[in-house]
Amino acid sequence: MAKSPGPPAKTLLPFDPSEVARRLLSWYGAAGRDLPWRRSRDPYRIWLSEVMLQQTTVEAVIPYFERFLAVFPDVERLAAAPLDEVIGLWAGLGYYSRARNLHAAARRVVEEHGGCFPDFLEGLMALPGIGRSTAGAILSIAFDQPAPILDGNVRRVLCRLFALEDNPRSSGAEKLLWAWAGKLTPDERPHDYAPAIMDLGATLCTPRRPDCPRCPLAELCRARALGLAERLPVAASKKAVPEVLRVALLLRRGAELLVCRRPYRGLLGGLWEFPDAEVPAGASPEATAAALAARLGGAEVHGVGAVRHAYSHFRLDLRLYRAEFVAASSVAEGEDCRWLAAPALARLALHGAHKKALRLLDAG
DNA sequence: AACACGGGGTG
DNA sequence: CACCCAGTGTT
Repeated sequence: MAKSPGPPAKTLLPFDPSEVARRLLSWYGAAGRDLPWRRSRDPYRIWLSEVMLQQTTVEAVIPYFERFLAVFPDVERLAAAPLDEVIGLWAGLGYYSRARNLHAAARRVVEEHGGCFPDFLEGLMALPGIGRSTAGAILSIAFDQPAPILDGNVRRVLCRLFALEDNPRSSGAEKLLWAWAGKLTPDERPHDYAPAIMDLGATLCTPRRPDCPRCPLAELCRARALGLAERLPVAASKKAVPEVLRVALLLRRGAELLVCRRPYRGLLGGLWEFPDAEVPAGASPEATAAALAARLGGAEVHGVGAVRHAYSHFRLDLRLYRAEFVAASSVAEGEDCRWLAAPALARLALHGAHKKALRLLDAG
């Protein structure tokens, strides 16, 4: 069977794509946001901001971006830093594999590319932590190439503009969205077009209550014409998240508490925490805490409260116990386990749940 | 409590 | 290719 020429019918645009770019660029000139990473076209800054913005809001990113740049003003400085310092500056942003990948990518840019970021798609995507969308953002914003992006904001804008009623994460929808994104990306001023369409999604074409009357694309928008703007994109089916019960031990030796570093791979990789353990089915938190304390040379276990913390795929119910260090134990006092007093604890890259635990302890 | 948010890894 | 994994802030 002969393959029919031309694109699949669904990718045919109901309007002139240059009209979308024209309207967006005009709107962006008047309404675009002034953000720290938009004051330069330095690929390092664009890359850093895009990686931080994966899974994170602009408001949360700004202070991290500024602090990070102050410590690591260029890719060479980042590559030369120990991983722990990078994770420390990342603590609180979440998705810590991003920090590990950032560090690994910086080292490869320095070692394999002489400190210059690749200016082509395959070169960028070969770096850890850079997928097609982040590569597109770097190519367009830093290198002014007409490369499409498809982040969450753009995905939502396109779902509405084309009234896509399928689940946008399905593989078919994903292909369509990338095709549309490519057709809409102009050859002129791609470095302005990319932030323009991202800003539209962030400020007007918002997940809830989109501000269609002020949208520069309103007259072109299929969802608006069909009265679907508020209902698109369709929500992905949600799964029930399990609840996990754990205990954390605030083991005191004088004014100091014992903290341990998590393995670099996996959940909360490289972050610090108080010793903790899952409460086995059928066991009590108290007994679990007492057993944990005994292993670590602690005694006199007392409950001091609880914190709850929501992760992407489970909820944590964390019971806190304090205990006194009474006996020498096999606790390693090496790189991954330390006794620290309050000032050092406050500076430590503790993960969110145990930061809450520390605050609760300070309050009580 | 529900939702939003890219990339990596596995089978 | 389809599916799973992963943290925090906002609403």
